[in-house]
Amino acid sequence: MPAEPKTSRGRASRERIVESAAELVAERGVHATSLDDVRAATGASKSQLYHYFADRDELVELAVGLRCQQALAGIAQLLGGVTTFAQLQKALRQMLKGYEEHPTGCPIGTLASEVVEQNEAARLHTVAAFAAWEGLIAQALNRMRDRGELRADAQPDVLATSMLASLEGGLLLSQIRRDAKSLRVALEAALSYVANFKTMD
Amino acid sequence: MPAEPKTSRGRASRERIVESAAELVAERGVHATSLDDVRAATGASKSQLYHYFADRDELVELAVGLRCQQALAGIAQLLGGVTTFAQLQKALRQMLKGYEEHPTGCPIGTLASEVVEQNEAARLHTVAAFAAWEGLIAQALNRMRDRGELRADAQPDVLATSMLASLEGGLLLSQIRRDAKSLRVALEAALSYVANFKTMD
DNA sequence: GATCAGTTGGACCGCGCGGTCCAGCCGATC
DNA sequence: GATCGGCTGGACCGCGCGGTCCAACTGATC
Repeated sequence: MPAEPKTSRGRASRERIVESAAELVAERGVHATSLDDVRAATGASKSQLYHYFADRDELVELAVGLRCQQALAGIAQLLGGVTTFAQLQKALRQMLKGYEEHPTGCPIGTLASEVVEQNEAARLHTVAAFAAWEGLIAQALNRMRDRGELRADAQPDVLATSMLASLEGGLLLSQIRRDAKSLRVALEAALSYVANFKTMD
Repeated sequence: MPAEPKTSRGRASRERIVESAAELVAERGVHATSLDDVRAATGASKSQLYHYFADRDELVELAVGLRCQQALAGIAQLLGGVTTFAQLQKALRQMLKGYEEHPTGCPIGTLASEVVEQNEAARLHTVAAFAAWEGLIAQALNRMRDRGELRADAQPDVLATSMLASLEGGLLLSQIRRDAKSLRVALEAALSYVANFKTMD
């Protein structure tokens, strides 16, 4: 029913629409973005929207997917090079700094809670994004363990889940309270919890 | 502009409407609850709604406020009697169990993220609810410290913030993933973090 | 330059929603 | 039982939204 573009012109149009939608959805939220908003932002016509997408839900799904991918790219850049505790600390500090500069909530978490009961396909994108995020944290912890900085009995997967939870909770509280303090405290606690598993030499 | 009811009949009507709205908002979300839904659930007429409330936002605000109050009552019951680490552990386990039985997200956090950018008055209710929740945790930790179970250098306020963040993050992840595991891990980590501050005797 | 799939513009539709209005009802007061 | 303020029923309005439809355009292919 949708329509895979057959020409490069078509592909460009479709892509432009999804990118614009992702941007709108990120800054105003899924619920507050109408098809007319997308139309206005892209200069596309109504028929284009329904030529390339089955319905609003499909466009939302793709926009959420793209946004998750973009957010994940940023996170990967922060965590990709982390091999030591000091680097982990630095990465978290940068996240905090990033939040203080653009105090919107978590780009993934915000979308996730908007679509969780409304759009199953979009929800799955956010689930995948969280899994990838958690994986990046776990990999960093694994590198720290391989390096001998973390005890052998530390469980990177479990630690990664708890770190992600602290982060998300901190972001949520800070967003609602409009005060970065909660996030700062949550991050410090998460870091300090990981520090429990450091080898002592 | 709104209208404070002048008779007991009026007060009953108004209260009935707010209670119904709170229930609907809790189970379907703010966005998914229309005035017609409230009308259908209460048997009230359109004019009653606008007789007692200035507009939809005001009704949402009151519904969110009531819902926060109800949720907080449950939380207070769980945390009110906590004076030892073992009791804290038990309280958190009960929260987990409660979630597993009704795996909707956090009643306060879910509403909060729905209204944060849309309804300032409602947002303030959720902020107050979170503050109260955090206070209840801090009080429990204080009792533990007074009892000598927690070190004197433990900071109940700060610990309470980090615990709340873990909890919220765990609830969010579990809700999105539809799997209580994230919440379980987050709660265990939070508890274990507090355990760091236990006195050793 | 005729053709044809793919693409685009934009008028149009129906509906659900928030919000308005007013006529009528209830019940306390004298 | 007349009066009168508060309360209630429900018709009505306008608008924004998701979604449909078809005519017109574009450009590659022969």
